[in-house]
Amino acid sequence: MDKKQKVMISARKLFAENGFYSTATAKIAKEAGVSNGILFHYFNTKDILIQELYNDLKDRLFKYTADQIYKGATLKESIYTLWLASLEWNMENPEDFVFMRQFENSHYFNEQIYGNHRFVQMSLELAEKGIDQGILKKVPPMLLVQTMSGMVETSVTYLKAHPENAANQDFKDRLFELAWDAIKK
Amino acid sequence: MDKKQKVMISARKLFAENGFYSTATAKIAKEAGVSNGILFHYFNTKDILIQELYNDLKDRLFKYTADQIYKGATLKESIYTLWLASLEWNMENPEDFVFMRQFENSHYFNEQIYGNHRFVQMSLELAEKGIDQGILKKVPPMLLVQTMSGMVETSVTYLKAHPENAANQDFKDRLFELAWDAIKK
DNA sequence: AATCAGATTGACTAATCAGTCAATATTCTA
DNA sequence: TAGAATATTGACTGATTAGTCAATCTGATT
Repeated sequence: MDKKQKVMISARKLFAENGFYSTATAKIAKEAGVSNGILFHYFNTKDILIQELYNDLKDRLFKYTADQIYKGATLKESIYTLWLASLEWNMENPEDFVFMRQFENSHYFNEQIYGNHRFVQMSLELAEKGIDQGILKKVPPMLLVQTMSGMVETSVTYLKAHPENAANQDFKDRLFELAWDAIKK
Repeated sequence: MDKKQKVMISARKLFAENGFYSTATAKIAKEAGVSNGILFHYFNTKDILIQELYNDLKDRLFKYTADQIYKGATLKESIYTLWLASLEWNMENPEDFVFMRQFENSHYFNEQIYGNHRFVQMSLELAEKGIDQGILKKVPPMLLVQTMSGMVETSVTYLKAHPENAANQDFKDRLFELAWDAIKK
């Protein structure tokens, strides 16, 4: 594995464990088993490393979720699949979840960056389609997207605090009901 | 105003602007117009300052919202009042909103701390009452509470990015509809 | 007036950290 | 194979930071 990859993996882990600022670049390099200098060879600044990490995560989330939506699905099925895949991705990658929460609530984040990601674009298309079909509430599509993201976040947070429900498919479906009822007409 | 208060006000402002770690204690003291030493006289460590700030904010949110719920209100009215008051409090105190988002997504935060606040206790009581009355979905009350909080957060984030709607009461009512539909039976 | 506890100061320190750089190693290309 | 380009090292630095401390001030109590 190349050293850029190694740095990104270690960075994700340490950032999630200790936050952006409590994690020294030197520690990241050490954990990755590479020299201090090579980190700055690939990432000019610590901020750039953090930004790239975020973009990479969003890309991975996109690929993971988009793959699971099949062509002939109804709109509700597609949204359900997207919701469940997001939930499971976040449950399976707890470090990435923490990292993303931190990033999206930091000064690094803005709506511009957010709106341009393929994951958000895909979600927006679904929202618009649903509004056109009269299935979803007639509100700005971006609001529906953010509502769904927020509900995924709430669900993940709840399941982490109450892991006894994490494997219960019925309970997950119940969680989806809350999200769906929020956006459906 | 006593110097402890001055420190807390400056800290809230600077933390929200630059995050916990980019804000030096010395800068907080300077902004507050007090000496470096007095900050550590009142708050043994920077972490304690951050924790106290959070508790203080939650208390203030509780007072602000609880005051507006009147005795004879129906459950839906009470929840609406709570929701709207929370929304407005967050809109009117943008620094506090940012601070709270950062705190609740940092390692400082855990469910224990969260669940013990009066604000959450009050929300929990409403949720339980609603379930008993058959008005709200029969899911764990804490899930309903977190869902409502999440929806407030989503609404605030959306309104900040689209300020043209911020003064529109109809739009706010529309936002409440999404939240209400999520939790109602 | 004498005493005392708490408030307040700001210079100081030891540690930490992001980023640099000159040197060396490795890989690629012609 | 020569030479260019890129990868890699790790010691180093200048800046910043949380927290300390000895000294002074203030106001209340006896």
